[in-house]
Amino acid sequence: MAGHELDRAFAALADGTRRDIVSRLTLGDATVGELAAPYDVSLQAISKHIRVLEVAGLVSVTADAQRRRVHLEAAALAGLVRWIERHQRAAEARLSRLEAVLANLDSPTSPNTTPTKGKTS
Amino acid sequence: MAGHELDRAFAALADGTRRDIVSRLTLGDATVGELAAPYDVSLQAISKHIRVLEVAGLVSVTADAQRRRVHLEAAALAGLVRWIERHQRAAEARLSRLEAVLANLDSPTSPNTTPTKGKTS
DNA sequence: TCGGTTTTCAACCGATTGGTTGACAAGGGG
DNA sequence: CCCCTTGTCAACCAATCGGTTGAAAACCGA
Repeated sequence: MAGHELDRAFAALADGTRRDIVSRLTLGDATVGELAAPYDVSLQAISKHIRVLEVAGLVSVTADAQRRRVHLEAAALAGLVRWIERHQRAAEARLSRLEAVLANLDSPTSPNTTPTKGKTS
Repeated sequence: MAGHELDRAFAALADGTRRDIVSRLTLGDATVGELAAPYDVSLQAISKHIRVLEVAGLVSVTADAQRRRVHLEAAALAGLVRWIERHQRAAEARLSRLEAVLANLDSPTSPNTTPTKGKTS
């Protein structure tokens, strides 16, 4: 997933109404009017939200007569999870390595565990 | 994770520079100056980015003399993953149920699989 | 064909965002 | 003790965002 795609996807989910719409779509496809019904904002506002989700690749919209059916693209959500989990795991892995080093400091059976370029502080 | 927290966290990651900073922090804590070094924008701009990440709960900042050490909060990333995965799985589960129904239509051993409120179209 | 339904397009508005520059606060090293 | 490094605060700017209203497009049904 390229940079500007991540930009759009994260930005799309940085709004409660749009996250609500995503939640609703996990129950099944819906038209713009159906998605707009629960909210007291104008239909045009919801239409704009759906466009944002579509440009972000999180939903797809297919024409069905004068209606538009909105469909959640679960694969795009998977892409976001991949990005986040990669960094989360990297951070946690580094933390556990640090804990291992600290444990070694208590009982240093072989003190030169980090032999090269060890910044002591 | 509450709504406005998700707002801030997703919005924080909707920017390539801030995602870069998160990537850098998976390698270990860093000062504001160290984080700013790779970019040709002003130090103030990076300082603002870090503040955004901090308000979103994605990093923590501790004072170390006149320097500030920035630390990645992996647990907050986990919170985002939880939200996304919940919806992704819901969508995929619904899809597999739909596929099961369609498979039943091919070989209808018991045709009344969806007995009540069956909208035929 | 005419009317009604559904949805988008266009223009506008106030608030927020990411960036800048200039000033200044906070501390450590010579 | 002075100054130099580190970083934030404040004000400003252009662009984007979420919302509005008004108009128009697309299409089905009677």
